[in-house]
Amino acid sequence: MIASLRGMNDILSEDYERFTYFIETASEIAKNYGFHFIETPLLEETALFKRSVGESSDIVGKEMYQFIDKGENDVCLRPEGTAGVVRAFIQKKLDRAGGIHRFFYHGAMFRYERPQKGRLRQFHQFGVESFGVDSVYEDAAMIMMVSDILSKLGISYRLQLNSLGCSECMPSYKESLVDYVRKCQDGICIDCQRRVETNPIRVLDCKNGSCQELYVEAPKITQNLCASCSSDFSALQSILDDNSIAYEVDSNLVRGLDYYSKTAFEFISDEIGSQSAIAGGGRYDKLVEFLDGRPTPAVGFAMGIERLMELIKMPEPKKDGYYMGAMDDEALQSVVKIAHKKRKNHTILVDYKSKNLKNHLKAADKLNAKYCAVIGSDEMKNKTIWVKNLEDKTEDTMPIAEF
RNA sequence: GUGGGAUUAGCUCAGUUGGUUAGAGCACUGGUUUGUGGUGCCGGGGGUCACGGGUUCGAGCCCCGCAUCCCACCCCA
Repeated sequence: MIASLRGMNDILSEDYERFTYFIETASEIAKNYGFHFIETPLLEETALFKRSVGESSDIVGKEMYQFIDKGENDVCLRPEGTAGVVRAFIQKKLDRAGGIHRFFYHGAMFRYERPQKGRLRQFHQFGVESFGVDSVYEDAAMIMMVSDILSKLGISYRLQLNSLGCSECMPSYKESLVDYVRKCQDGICIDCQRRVETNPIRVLDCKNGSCQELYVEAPKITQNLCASCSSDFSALQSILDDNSIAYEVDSNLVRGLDYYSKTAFEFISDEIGSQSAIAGGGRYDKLVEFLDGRPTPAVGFAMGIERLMELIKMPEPKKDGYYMGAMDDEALQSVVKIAHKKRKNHTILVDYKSKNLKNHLKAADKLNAKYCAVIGSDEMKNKTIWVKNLEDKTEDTMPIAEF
């Protein structure tokens, strides 16, 4: 038997119900916030991710499905969604058009990682990207949108918030952090020693307890923000307070993608094991410019659909559609004919085996149909059909023409 | 990529120190004295015990390899 590749799942039946329920719910909320759907390719030039996500990140450094295609192009399956949307935004010259552009997307992403629960090699994200709004209210709108989606799905969460500063305050903060870390160089783990060289901010995120002890005294970004970043960050907090969204400021929160600046946030669930980040996002004002577009402020987030799936509280399934059957073999043909006509507007399930009424009702029940419509010898004789509403238990025999 | 655990019916799982034809519940399917369901009763099908080797008179059980899933690290959604 040929099985699916490691970390790549089929989505069907019950899972598919949850999957589409999530996408429908999230899409509806995104539309209410003024976002429009965008679909971008699964395959992109590798350089796009190297430049946007950053070569020092693990995603680009070791997790991409990258290969040379038949035209000698260096390509890869997208490991995340933002880069492609930004690329499309620039390619369609929306940066030159000016104004505000808001997009949402959902689709498969690919990362070559060791699978775990909630961590797949092909996984699905739902995300939104907003271009052209520099107001911190838009940052708050992102967070409120995630919160709305999660609440609608009955999912509880913790929200962690940080500001990563901008090109004015981040570089000097980075320097003072590097100075600090270098002083305790001997005590830190190998990973942190590498991080100091490649991407020093990430040391803050180190899971190693002994490293964290050393970093307790390290300078904090939240205390080294420039005037504008600082006032934005406190404005954001007051907007969230005003909208009753609970959060905790975590000055060690670092996003794993290089393009973020200013607002960074992560939604955490405590109910799904170690892969606990269910949504993450933030502002990336420099990315459009960095990918050769006109300077455009931008902010967005992404949610991991598989991680959310098992947390979703689904609404009770409702009885729906018609079950149809014959009690005599002779009646089957007319049942099929009626069903064919009726299917133009309704879901119809036909049982091709004639059986007694009790068994038809049993079968209709099993299929969760709302109506059970049956033709037997009496009905054949009178050109009628017997229909029972399985919810309110009312029944009626009506002329076939009126069915 | 590193370390650990698991893998038996469609699903969730039992399976004694290695010893006859490998079990249960649920699901599926048929019947239930002949036209009223979901929740009664009786029956039935379904397993190369993940896969490949080895040890043994004999392996679901022991050993080696391998795949996948799960857990931790790592990373992130």
